[in-house]
Amino acid sequence: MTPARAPYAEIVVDLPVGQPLTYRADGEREGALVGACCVVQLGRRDTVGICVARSEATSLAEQKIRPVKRWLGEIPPLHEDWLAFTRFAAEYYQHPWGQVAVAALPPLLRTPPGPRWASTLKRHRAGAIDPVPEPVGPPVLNAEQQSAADAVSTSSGFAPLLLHGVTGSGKTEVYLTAIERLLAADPQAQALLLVPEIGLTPQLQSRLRARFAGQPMVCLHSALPSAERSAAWLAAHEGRARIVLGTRLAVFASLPRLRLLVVDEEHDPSYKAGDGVRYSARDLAVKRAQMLGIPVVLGSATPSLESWSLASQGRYRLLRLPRRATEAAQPNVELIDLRQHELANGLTEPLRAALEETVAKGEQALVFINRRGYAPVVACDACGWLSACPNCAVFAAFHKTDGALHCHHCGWRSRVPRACPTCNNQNLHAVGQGTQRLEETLTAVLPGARILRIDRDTTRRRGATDAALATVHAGDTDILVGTQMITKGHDFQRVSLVGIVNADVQLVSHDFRAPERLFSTVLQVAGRAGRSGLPSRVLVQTRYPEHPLFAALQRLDYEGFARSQLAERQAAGMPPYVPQALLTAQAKSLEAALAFLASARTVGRALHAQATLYDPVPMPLARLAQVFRAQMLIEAPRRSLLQAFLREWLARLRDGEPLPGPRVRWQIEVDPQEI
DNA sequence: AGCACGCCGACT
DNA sequence: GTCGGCGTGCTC
Repeated sequence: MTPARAPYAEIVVDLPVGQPLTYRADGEREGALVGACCVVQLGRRDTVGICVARSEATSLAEQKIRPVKRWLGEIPPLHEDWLAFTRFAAEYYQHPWGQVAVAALPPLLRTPPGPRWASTLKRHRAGAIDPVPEPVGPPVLNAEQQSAADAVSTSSGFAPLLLHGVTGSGKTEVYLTAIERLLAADPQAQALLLVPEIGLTPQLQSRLRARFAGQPMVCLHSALPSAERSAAWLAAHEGRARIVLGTRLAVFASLPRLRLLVVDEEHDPSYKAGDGVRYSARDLAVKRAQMLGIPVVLGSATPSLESWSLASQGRYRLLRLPRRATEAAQPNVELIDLRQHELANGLTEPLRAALEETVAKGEQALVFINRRGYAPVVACDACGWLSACPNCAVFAAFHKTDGALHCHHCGWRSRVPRACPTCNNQNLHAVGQGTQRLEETLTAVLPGARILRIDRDTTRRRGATDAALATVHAGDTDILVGTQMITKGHDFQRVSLVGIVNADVQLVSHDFRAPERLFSTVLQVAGRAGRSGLPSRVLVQTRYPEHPLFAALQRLDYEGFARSQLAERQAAGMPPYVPQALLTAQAKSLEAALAFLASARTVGRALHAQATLYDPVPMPLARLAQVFRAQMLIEAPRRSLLQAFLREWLARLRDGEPLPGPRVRWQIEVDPQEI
């Protein structure tokens, strides 16, 4: 228990400072508790903080200490489990506790309350949980689904379970059954179900609502209107919501009676936060389950190699769903050798013919290309000029829809020049393929086919994605052309052909995770086909058909692929065998960024820890929006050693003498996913 | 992160 | 002569 008389409160706030700040909390007013939210003055402004401890004494000068301005008694105190979890996350990812804990509150609750705050809060509380539609009974599970669900229900204490189920094997039904049993057995228990993307929540949401009629459920993701988000957060925090469905940020939801965690599509890169605190919601979900001593289910058709290796070591229990739940057959993966077949605007004759045949049969096809726009670059054939973004070290893509060059990194746009800016030659060429060009090509070679393009450009408007998908489901589209967006989750009943136009981009990438992502993408997109029992084909255009990745793909052999990739990673000393961190620096010149990293390396090496600091290098996107970036990779033999090293090293970087010259901004990323 | 203070160019 | 550029530094 906290000492009743302790006069000070240690408060974390959303600031990049290491320790909690000390405020006076005497008077022992109600609410001055560990875990309580409060308003404190910080400099000139007011901010919301969380009390993480009470203290008897302080080394600060008494006159520097301000009193807590107001305790937010309207919000019940956060549980100590939650405080411990956010603290762990902050330490692991080397960020201040307050930036993790306060940032985990919904935006409305981290804003100091105005005059109408309390009444707004009351109104939100009332409307948090939707009424339920007509209930739908549980379906009959097959034997594998049944035993997977049993494994979850009968587990005790911390139990990490990796559910490896081929696409269409009914993983979701396993989660739902496990949740259903939990809620029935424990009338107060809460379950958290994480999904990679907001776009996947509506479908799952209606499925959950129908299945768990009468069970209060809320959704939690960044696209929610602010009022709904705080209402949902409070419903979870106050234990009223039994089921929380959310994206990665929901891993930080306060759930005082959390008894089961599920991470759907656990391999999905969206679980890794790309800005701010760079956490992995999947890894944190496992840690949270461990801290609470509860089961966590990680589900995927193509598990991350991190999870797969843990399962292989027996540290996760492996549950398999090897069959599709319906009688649908697995798709047949075929390779088209680009050395033998000529490309016409990105398309080979065998793929064109297969598309024609599919359309003729009245079935649907899905064509995947991971590039937006018409062409990735425009070139001058006279002098070799290429369309570059003026701000970033990348090419600007040509978009035919508006006749402009677009930078996909910083958003820069400009009309395509009529003539080459360097030599005035009038012959400029769009080089390579994007979704728009592929759509155009298909329209030309398959007259009469109804072709629909789905990418970030066509779905920018609210509701556009749903409208587009609806035309596919209604059978009003023959061929769907799109990016990554079309590979996730959607259940297309009449798709019997999948074309993968440009697999080699990911095959020859220098990122060591590229093969893993390619394998997963192809298998996921292949899983879109043949759902209703139509025999289905997946055609992959590649210049490297003899690559072992494709052999594994043709056998639909995830396990074989994972084994060989893990062997390679182990031999090369790469994750998951060797943990990594990445120090990135931004400056106005590349030299300054590199110089900072070099000096940071000197500081690090002087610590004589078991850590390897590699050479500083310019980042793949060396210049982004006029800022130069460089990075340095750090490795250690074990996580604990990496953690200890980072703690010591970063403290020195923060407190040490800065280099002369303009200041360099830097940040650390633990377990980076892209290098 | 805000929000201050603090020293150098184009304006009434 | 000031208004304001954002570079640097602090917040209990």
